[in-house]
Amino acid sequence: MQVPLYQAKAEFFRMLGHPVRIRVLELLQGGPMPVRELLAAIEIEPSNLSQQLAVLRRSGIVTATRSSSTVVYELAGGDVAELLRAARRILTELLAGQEDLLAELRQSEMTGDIA
Amino acid sequence: MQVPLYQAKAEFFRMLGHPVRIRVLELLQGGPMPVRELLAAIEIEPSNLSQQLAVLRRSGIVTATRSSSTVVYELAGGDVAELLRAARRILTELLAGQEDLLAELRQSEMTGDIA
DNA sequence: TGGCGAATTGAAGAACTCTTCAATCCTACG
DNA sequence: CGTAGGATTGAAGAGTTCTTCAATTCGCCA
Repeated sequence: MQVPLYQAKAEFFRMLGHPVRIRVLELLQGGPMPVRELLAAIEIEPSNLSQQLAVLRRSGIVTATRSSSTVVYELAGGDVAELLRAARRILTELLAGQEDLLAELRQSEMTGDIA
Repeated sequence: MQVPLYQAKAEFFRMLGHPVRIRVLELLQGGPMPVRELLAAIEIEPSNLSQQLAVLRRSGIVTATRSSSTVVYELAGGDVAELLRAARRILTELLAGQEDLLAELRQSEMTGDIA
């Protein structure tokens, strides 16, 4: 097949790059969940949720199964929790760094510093 | 501050969602590296690399320092390796899944199956 | 000071992704 | 059969992100 590897990695991260999709993945870590419940937990229009679920499905990170009139989603496997934990660790540092910068900025505003 | 959390997480992943940026992060795991070397390792126009480096800088995941005429980039901290490892584990499964599908598809083409 | 190499910036158009709408599909039930 | 609820799809416009170009900055050295 030989799809450029960095391309595939980038696509994977882009697939995660949407608040609703992240939220869905976090919710599914508690086990399979019907669309109806996702819809109740995440406040969003049904068609918008469907679009985001379609993105997740296409990537293969979740699977959907229909049980009579409801559709149930679940994680396709893979340790998504570990990934999100690693991301959270870094993000925490980055946000802390930004607060530091912000504090510095406020400081220099008060003292009238140009730098 | 209270920036919506899922928004911040999504932005973080979007920041990772570009082949050149992933490649830079992987290269920087071996230690600080001047732009010139990044440029040699990743084949891309200088201004394009600069744009991608600017995205990484803005997010705070890397820092740049100028030593005379060269600029050296390095990871700002944070366990980026762990994150990329977790991503690779999942991605491996997903790509395996896709190959299975592809194999099925090829199979049905040969047998003339419509489904 | 002038010019050179290294890197960055700004801006413009192409390419992609998001949100929303109306239309559709599917299953169950009256 | 017809209709209703649950979910998905397709398409259009708004909004973002990418790539590329020319222009700029910065430090150096002749």
